[in-house]
Amino acid sequence: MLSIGTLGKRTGTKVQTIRYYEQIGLMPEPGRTEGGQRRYEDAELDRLAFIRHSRELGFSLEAIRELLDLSDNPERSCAQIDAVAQKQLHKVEARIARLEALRIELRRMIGECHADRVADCRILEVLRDHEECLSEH
Amino acid sequence: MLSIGTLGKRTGTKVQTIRYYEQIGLMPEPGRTEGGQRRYEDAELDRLAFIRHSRELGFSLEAIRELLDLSDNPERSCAQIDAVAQKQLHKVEARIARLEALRIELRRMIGECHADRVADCRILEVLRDHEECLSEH
DNA sequence: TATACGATCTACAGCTACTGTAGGTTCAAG
DNA sequence: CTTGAACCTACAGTAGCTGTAGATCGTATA
Repeated sequence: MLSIGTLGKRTGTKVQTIRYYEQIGLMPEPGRTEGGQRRYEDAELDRLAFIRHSRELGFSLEAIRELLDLSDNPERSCAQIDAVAQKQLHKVEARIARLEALRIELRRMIGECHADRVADCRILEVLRDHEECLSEH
Repeated sequence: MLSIGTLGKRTGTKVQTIRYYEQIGLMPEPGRTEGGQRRYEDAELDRLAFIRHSRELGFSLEAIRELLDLSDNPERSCAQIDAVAQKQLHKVEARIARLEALRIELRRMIGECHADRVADCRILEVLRDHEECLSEH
């Protein structure tokens, strides 16, 4: 029987976050002591660990909900799980590509400025100037 | 004299977003027509373009506020602007590093699963298992 | 057994950076 | 003058938490 604080420490989750997961139905309503405090079983610890690990991998709460639903039906095909993971991988890769473009522009911007006064600052110029920017979309 | 819609189209910004920027003090309160509609000058167009371009580069609204303040004092040293840009570059690089670690784990996870049934799915196992994960922080 | 004090409780507000909606008004083209 | 797109305000909602206030609970120690 674990208190919410213990659960939090074991999984690196804030107490409020656990209550929030309960509120949105991602975590089940646990048993309570006579005084009304939450008490958890190991199964709930595992579930929370799953959620947190998935969050660390960047899965949205919606995706995690889907994964949890799927894992409740162990006889079904795991193609759907693969699809969720693939989608996440694509998202991560798209974000990397975007950030790498940003990095290049930021580096160029910073490298170009050797001014002293704000008035001559190339960084501001680049930010003001829309010619050579990323906004093709 | 530009309407808010025109401003939006020229900068790729939704009308509500412009009003939001005004509300939080990032854009000035523009003049109005007799009927109460906003009318902008070219200076405001430039300011909005600056904001949007900076947003595209991942700067937070707070950072942009700082950059705009600095650029209002063109005689000051541009070292502060450089610092803001450097900080942003570090943030971007940190995010890239993090996402690259995620990509590796996601790829490994997906590559390892050749199961049919959810019950045997390696992806879920990896997500459940905290042994080999990223959570050193 | 009494007490102290940290942990927990509920309920709600706040964060970032917008986006969407409802219900009404204004502008400009035809 | 009419029509319809664009505009107005005000407010709620999004994700994923985090923080606060004020009250109650649980347990280790005296």
